[in-house]
Amino acid sequence: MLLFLILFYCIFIINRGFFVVGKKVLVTSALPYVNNVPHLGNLIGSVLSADAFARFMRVDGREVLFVLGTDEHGTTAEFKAMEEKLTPRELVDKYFLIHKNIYDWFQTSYDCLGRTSSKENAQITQHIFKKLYDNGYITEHSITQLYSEPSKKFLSDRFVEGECPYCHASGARGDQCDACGKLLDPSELIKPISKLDGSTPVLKETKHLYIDLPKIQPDLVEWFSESKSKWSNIAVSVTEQWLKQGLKERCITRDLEWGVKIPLEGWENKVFYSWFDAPIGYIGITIENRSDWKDWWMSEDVSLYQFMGKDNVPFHSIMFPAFLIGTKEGYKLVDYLASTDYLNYEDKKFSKSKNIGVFGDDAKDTGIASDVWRYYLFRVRPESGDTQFEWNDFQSKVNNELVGNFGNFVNRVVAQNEKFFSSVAPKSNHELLEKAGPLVEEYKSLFYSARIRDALSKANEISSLGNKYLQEKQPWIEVKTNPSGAALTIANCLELAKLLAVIYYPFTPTACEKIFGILGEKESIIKVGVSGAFEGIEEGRVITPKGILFEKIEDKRIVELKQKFG
RNA sequence: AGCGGGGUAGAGCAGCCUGGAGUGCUCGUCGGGCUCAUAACCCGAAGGUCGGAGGUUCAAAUCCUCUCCCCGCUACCA
Repeated sequence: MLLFLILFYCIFIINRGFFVVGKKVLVTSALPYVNNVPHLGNLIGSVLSADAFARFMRVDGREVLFVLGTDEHGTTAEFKAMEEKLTPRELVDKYFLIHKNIYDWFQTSYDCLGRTSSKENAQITQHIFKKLYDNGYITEHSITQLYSEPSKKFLSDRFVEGECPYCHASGARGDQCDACGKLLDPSELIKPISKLDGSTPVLKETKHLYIDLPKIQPDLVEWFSESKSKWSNIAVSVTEQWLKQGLKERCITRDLEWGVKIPLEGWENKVFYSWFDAPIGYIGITIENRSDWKDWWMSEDVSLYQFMGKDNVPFHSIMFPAFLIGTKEGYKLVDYLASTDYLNYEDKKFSKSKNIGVFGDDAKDTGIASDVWRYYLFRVRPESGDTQFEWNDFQSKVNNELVGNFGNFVNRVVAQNEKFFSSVAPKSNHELLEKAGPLVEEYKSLFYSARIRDALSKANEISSLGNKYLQEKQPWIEVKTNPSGAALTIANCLELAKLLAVIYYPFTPTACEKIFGILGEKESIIKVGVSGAFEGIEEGRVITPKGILFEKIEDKRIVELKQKFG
């Protein structure tokens, strides 16, 4: 039977070649913008999704490189630094640490962690720009823009305030009026004032560099039509929309000091627009961490999976591929673009400015385990339409599914093995593993399509199988009349617990490692992997009970949390 | 305004692309079982004219047209 399983497994590897072409899997998470603390919606959309995916690929025997980092350039960072009376460098250093702590607390298993403000990223950004320039994909245009005489600087829209031309509220920003919500052009503002120095800015002509997307579009379209079959629906529809409208030249420079310098004479006072160097940051961060970066970014053996929220799609499906295609250097382009919709907070949008929702650092302070947060976030991952974070739902899913189904199954099996068989594993016949086999195949194929939420539901089904099996066999009764029959049941359940530890590993890694500890596994979960879990547990192995895996969330706690977070 | 996503049992969803008996999941409700386990687990029942109206078809939740609601986004906040 074991041979049969292995054969089945091999056939499956061949079949799923549709999704994975290369031997190596490169995974990126959208780089969160540093000057804010990420909220739960940001986390599940990119960082956590990429993490679960990377973990799954590792337990399924793939060689994985998971790239994560922070996006640190741009107007907002420079502006925020001014507000906090810091230099941009000091500001991003401060926030980088906040981000890193959050990712670490959520058990993000990144292989490379880096920053778009590194010297490596500046170099590769300049290199890619030069190639685009040499290949004729860069153009130059003049525009009129607000300029501050005293500071001798052009002002990007956030640096200007004035009276709204529509509702006449004061304090409207150059890009938008907060009072009436209208989008503005800075030149429309009545009585504009520079936020740098309080002077009245004047309109002045200046030059900017543009990337000639229309010229790259044919190559881009060709690539897109081959690749899109593997993308999430929302990613395809957003991209098609952009292509249908026809791409326009896009400005890639800004009048700022904080950013990557432009490697051309006469451009010393401008930097690249942060959306130029941000996606290139995936490569920059890899270079920052790995000397073998070309084996990942310039190799045909690699499959690239990119995770992000839906707002980020055009930058990954149009901009970044266009930059790379334009270099003609053969960089790896995205194979699977996995985007999510939004996670809302109790029917509202998460909002830092309005203080709505739970943020990365809050989760830690609740005292609820990282695994538990991860479980719920994956459980409501917005894979098809927006979803809600709700405290009542959080409690019910955690208590009923994570604790009641998975946690309780492992606990009751280990407890019975201790009580009836002195914590020594009896001999099994792999019956339960065989039953789980087809479900595990479904689980894997869901993961290969980046349907992480559905893969988790499938894992719950497998765990449920264990509880049903126990109920049917009733070893606690059989042990009195036919101990060897009960022993067989328990042995089979112990094997399922081992399998569960592997398949839940992408979601709740700490608990899964604990199960391996309880079961006395010598190797790591990754080393054993999904296929290894089907080898079962040999007779006579000593099992070591170590208490429950997850705590229930009490009603009282939920009431407190609801109150605390409004 | 334009674009996008939704409207499926009391609640939340999946199913729609590739039509085939309203099929399924989680919670809630009701009834039963079990007592190894974190009052857990297992079984069963009730409950829906699939937002509305037309159309295509032997057959529509699914495809097409129109219509009524909800929600997001609109590209120098990245």
